[in-house]
Amino acid sequence: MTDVSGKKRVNLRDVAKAAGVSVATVSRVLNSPNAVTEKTRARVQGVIDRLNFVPSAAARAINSGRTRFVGALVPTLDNAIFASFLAALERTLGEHQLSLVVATTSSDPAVETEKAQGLLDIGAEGLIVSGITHSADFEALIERTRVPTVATSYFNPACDLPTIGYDNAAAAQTALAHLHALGHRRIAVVHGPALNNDRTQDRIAGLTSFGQGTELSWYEAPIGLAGGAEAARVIGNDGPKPDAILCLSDVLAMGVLFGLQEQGIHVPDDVSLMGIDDLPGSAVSVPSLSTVHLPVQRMGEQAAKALADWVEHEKRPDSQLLEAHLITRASTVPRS
Amino acid sequence: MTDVSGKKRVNLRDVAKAAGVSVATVSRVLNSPNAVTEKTRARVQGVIDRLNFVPSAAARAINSGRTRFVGALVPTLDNAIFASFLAALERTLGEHQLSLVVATTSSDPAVETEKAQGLLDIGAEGLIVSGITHSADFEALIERTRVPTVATSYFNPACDLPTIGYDNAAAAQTALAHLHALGHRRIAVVHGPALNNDRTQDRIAGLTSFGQGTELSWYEAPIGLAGGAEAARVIGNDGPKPDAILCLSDVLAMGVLFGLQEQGIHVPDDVSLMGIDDLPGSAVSVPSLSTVHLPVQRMGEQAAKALADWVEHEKRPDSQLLEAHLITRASTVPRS
DNA sequence: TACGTTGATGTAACTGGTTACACGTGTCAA
DNA sequence: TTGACACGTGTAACCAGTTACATCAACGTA
Repeated sequence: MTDVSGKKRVNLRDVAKAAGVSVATVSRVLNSPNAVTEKTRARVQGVIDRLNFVPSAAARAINSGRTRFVGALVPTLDNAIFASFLAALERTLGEHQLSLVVATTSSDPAVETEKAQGLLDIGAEGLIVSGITHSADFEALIERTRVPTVATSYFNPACDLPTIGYDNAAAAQTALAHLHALGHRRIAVVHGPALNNDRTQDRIAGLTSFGQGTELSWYEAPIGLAGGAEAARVIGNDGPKPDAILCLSDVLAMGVLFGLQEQGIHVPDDVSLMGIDDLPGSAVSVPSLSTVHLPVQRMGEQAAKALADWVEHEKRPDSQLLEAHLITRASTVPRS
Repeated sequence: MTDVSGKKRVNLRDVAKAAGVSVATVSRVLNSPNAVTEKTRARVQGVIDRLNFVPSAAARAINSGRTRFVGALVPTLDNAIFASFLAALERTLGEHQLSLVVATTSSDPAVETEKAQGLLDIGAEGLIVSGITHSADFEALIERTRVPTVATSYFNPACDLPTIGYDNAAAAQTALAHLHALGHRRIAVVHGPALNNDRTQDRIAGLTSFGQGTELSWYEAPIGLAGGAEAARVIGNDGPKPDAILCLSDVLAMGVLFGLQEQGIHVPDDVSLMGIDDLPGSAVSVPSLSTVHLPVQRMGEQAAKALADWVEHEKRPDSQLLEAHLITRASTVPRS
């Protein structure tokens, strides 16, 4: 309205002048309206509306020392497992008047460090990361800036950072135990890149220590349907067929399912198949996918709550273990 | 400020004092190092490193009037189609020293308006949105704040906002023409919620105007594998089988594929199936999915470039049409 | 009437940077 | 030797808010 071709946006002084009050009064109208007469409040508010005054977040931040946003570093957006996590995270942070800025790391510690630096540069008050393994530079960054940081998708109360997540080793063991209980012994394990990924490493370690006379063979593939399909091809050409295929992520499992179909191998008749994650789509595939449910939504809520508390009240949260549980569906059957 | 033990965050004055120079010199070391003697530069830089000084982004923003970040409003993160778009967007914005803040709208105009308001409140210098249909409040917001805003996934040069995207109607027609050319006439169309979604509406309109003697039946389902599977169930129970099923999104198509498998209906022998999007996974399904490739990566790059230009040089970009093209795979065959 | 108290408002000093301008020194040509 | 000029550096005024403190009017009470 007033700023016709006006370059500069209206500020608090403009409003004060237009309303015939002091800057302090305008500021009060915005921040503690009941410290002001209803009459002046209404008048000032009128001017604010008329001039489309929007207080500058930067100026506020400089005074309060607060930016009211935190950053989340996730490996990729290209996996539905993060969608509900981030959604819950954002929603819950919002309840604490905190915004969320998402950055992707491609599971590369160097990129993660760089993105973290960038987030802190622009004023992030806290960080959410995946897992506890990070670059030395990253750890140094957290150490010296003392920025509240919560590690997720992982649980280890002895860790430097508070961890909020599940026990990856146990989750993998739950899956393996299920297959074992069905009588499967020769099991092919398909997992994503283990390098720089302690979640995957833990799942692998969990399986390795399971014992129980299972015979495991290992296949690494890039996360994604294509990676799973390729793994299935390799397994198919790799000598005697396993009793079951255990994928350490549902996306891989679905890719494997396609890869097996391609070869005319039937799930679960020829081979049992299961995943870990419990994606929304995993109940829909044919056959529907047995998996281990990871409580990512709850993890998002709890991580947000913990980080908000930490940021607001300087209360370092405790680590939290969230329970993963077995979901039995059609892709796993007893060994015939 | 993150530190409880009394040490407050070091600022420019602290550095200046410790280095025995003025604040101006420290600022110069940071912003125009060659305006300072190499000797003092080195000394000041040493102090900066020693004290872990990080300049406050807020203070910078207050001076420059720039925050160096833009916001993107996407319907959901729960669809892989946005992953590569956002990745390209972020990467390209980064080349222009701009950060990206992602917010999800759940395809709800009210939520979109609220999130947009929130992004502007925290200082977003520009916005990326999907499509051109938004709430009146949203349009008023853009109008009065004059924030550079680019609409994507859509193309219409006559629009208020610059649009960078593809022709949704044409993309849908490309798909339908393919099915028609294969001899299919009775075609079931599965689409996501059309309410508040002009991309979907355009695709539907494109099909409606196609003519060519095809007989279309319509099925709306929530985007996702479950939605597609449910649609397939409805189609299966809905009288005579269609020659082909056209899904206006690949996720739906994959869901439909599962839903058909569930019923023992074979693709493509019993019915041809195709999607639109060309997700990375669509080449992997069995059968692999014929689809229309949408250039979302390029769209991300171009939208980022356009928005960066607009933000930096106040140069309102022109709308840009990106070509979508047919991808023929195994899920579509000539009518037998 | 005088005084104390309360409540609304204004003044000005902050926040942490950037930068216009002033100042002092050193170099070089006249 | 002196004037012109470049260059490095410091001082202080900005940016747009918040807020401690001062001010002042109105009201109640002695």
